[in-house]
Amino acid sequence: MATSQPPPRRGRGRPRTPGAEERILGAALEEYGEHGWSGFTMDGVARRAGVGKSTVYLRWQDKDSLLTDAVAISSATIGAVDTGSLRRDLEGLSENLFHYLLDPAGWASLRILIDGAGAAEPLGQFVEAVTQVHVGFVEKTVARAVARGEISDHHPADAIGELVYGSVAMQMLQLRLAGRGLDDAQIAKRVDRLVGILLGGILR
Amino acid sequence: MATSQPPPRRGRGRPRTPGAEERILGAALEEYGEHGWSGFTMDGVARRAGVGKSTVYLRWQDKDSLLTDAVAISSATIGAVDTGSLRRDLEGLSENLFHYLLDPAGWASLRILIDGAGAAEPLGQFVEAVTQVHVGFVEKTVARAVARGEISDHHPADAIGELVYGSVAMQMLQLRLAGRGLDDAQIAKRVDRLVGILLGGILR
Amino acid sequence: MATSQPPPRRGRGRPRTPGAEERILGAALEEYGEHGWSGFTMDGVARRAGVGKSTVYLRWQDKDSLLTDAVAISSATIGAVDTGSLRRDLEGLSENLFHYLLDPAGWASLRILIDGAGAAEPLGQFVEAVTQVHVGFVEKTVARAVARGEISDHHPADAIGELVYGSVAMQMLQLRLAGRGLDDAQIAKRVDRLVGILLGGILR
Amino acid sequence: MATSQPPPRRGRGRPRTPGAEERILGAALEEYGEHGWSGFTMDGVARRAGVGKSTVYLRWQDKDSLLTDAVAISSATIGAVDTGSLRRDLEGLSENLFHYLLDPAGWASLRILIDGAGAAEPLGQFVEAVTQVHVGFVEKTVARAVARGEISDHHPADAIGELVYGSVAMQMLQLRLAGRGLDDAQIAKRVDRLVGILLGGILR
DNA sequence: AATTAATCGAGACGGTACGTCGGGTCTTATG
DNA sequence: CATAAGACCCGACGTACCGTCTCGATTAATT
Repeated sequence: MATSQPPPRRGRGRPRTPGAEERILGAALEEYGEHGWSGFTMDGVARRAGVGKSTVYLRWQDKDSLLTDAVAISSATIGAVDTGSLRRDLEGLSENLFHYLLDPAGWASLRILIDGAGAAEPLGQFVEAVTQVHVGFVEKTVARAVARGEISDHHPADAIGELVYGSVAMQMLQLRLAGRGLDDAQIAKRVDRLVGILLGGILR
Repeated sequence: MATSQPPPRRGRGRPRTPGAEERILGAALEEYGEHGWSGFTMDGVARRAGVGKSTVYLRWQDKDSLLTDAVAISSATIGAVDTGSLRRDLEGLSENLFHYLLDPAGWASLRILIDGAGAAEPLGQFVEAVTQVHVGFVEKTVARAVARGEISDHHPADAIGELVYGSVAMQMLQLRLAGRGLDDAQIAKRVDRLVGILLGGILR
Repeated sequence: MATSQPPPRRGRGRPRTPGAEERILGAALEEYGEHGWSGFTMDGVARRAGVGKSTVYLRWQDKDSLLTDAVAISSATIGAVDTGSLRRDLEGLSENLFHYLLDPAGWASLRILIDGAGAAEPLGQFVEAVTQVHVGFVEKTVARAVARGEISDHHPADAIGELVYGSVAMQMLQLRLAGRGLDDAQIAKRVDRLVGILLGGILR
Repeated sequence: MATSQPPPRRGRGRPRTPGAEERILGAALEEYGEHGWSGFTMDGVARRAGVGKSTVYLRWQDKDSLLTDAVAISSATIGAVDTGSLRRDLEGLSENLFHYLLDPAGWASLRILIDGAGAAEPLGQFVEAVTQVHVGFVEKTVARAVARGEISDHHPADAIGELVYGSVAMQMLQLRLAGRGLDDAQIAKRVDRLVGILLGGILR
């Protein structure tokens, strides 16, 4: 999960300050939230965390790693859903996803993925961290639906996941560009519409 | 379309060099393609375009605006599709989209949108430039399908567009993260699968 | 006197706007007076003179030439003195010199000379213009004194001129650095002191 | 003496690299000597000193301050003279002054003073640094001569200093404008002439 | 009257340097 | 050892000016 350096612990010398890691990650998320990507500064993070730059660079090798890590931590909030019904599972998943992407940290996570996907060398661990977690959720959900006989196994879980995630992401993209948010009722409506179309096609 | 400064034209003074705009935009795309975001330099662009930095800054207020514009222009390559059949229209659109996002410039376009959507103040015109162009394509496609009686008007064009774009984008995200590309046959297969699911739900 | 380009006049075409030369030189002096050397801009001069930059560059080949010329013109104000007495001649000369260097343009003239004397290649004409004019004054003054038998011809005019000009310049340098000026009474006192030493020496 | 920023020293953090100041000042003088005022570049100085630009700007607020300081330091080379005789003291001082102004750095010092004296706000500390040092030399010299009874105290040290410095500076100005130098014999001759007039006056 | 040719104001152009800022490294004194 | 502070080298940023250039619009003298 963490890009953070595994500390070469040997018990000698001054131990790492306990709270530092968390304070830095927190500061990173706040700085990112307030100033966006440009305007997200290592000096700024260090200052806000009340920490020297070397302390930051001792734990993360560079700026990307830090933001990546900060963001990966908040990814855990999506959570799995298991209601016994494909429709309600997908609705739950979509709703969680909306909330996730409404949060600056969640959105940052997407930004980092996109950014990393354009770079020369792949990010490696972060894919494991974020992508596979989400993919896993959908696969389990679909597998249960197949087992219950709700759908045939014609339609691969991949495709369904891509449609759900992609649609929600696109909606959030448009909303954020327009500077708008969403309340719970609006989310419910969009979730309904999305799952409706999706199921109409994949039910046997 | 353009974030580029509307020149305070009054016919006085030396007119702006005709080819410059294009040369600069071209250079910007090439530089971005070769060096990625970090490594994308205004000096580099100017040098490659055979132009002074002031000439660049006379037309674009900063680095972001330039890249934004460069990328917006390459969006036009998606193009509208009108085959007389909803299925084939959506297939054509998806295929174009795959090709678009396989290209570095196309992918950059997505990256910039995501990035801009996280910033404090919205990008404004760029939304018009890129998003609405694409939205327009889908809306027209769906409208024609409704007119032909292929589908009811229950399903808003928005939702369909979000599913198509989102799904293709997500697939490309995964592929790029894995460091893989796509040949035409693979694209055709993915297009089929996507449109298959989609139509299964929206045909009357 | 003028570094200004000799216009290749042939009577055809639009003649140069009559007042332009003066307006530009005036603007140059004002700009220099207000903003000093750094802050003295060709664009600024052109704007203040209500003139296009090309009009300026049509007459002067570069920034130095312009300022040089602007300043050379105001040099004529020193003027020769011939009172029939060496003491009174030198007093008159010194007094004129004080007034000249109190004026921003006069001071600028000195600055330009000093500046040019540090450069790789000499300024050429400007030396003729400014230096020799002044040297000439002193030479004539001394020659008359020798003719009248006031002094022997042991002491070359050069040496006397250097002492007068140098002393006045040094006094002005100190005053300007201290941000102070001089009224007529103070000038008279300094002139007295200077000429007194010069004529009589300092040994008791 | 120094325009250089007084560092907010508190013993914390990495101390400023010891040799840097000197290396930078040296590089500044060399660059100035080679390329003159135009052609004197902060980047050039930093590169020659093997130092980052920020290291330079951490110590001097701008280009002027740097050159000013570089030059102030080389002023110390004039040195006081005390031979027990007014004539020989003045000769020694004049000779030193000739050598000083023959050197590019020394001449630059004069140029900077003249330049600074034309600016809107005074240079402040630099006056102390350069002017007062020199003034001090002359005052002490004259005071000793008065004590020895060589001269009366009618003639203020100021006036004598202005004559010596001014005369030497004017001679150097003419020589530099003519592109000529001076060997030791020529200097001796000029020194003799100058001090002769000063001590004895020019009246027959 | 039509043509020719120089000048004019305006302002874009290719450069170069400015002074600032941030990334990532390094060096101290203090835990 | 780790830490907080902060100086270090590097290199890009966006701005300002230089001196050149290209326009359309004057303005005479020449046809």
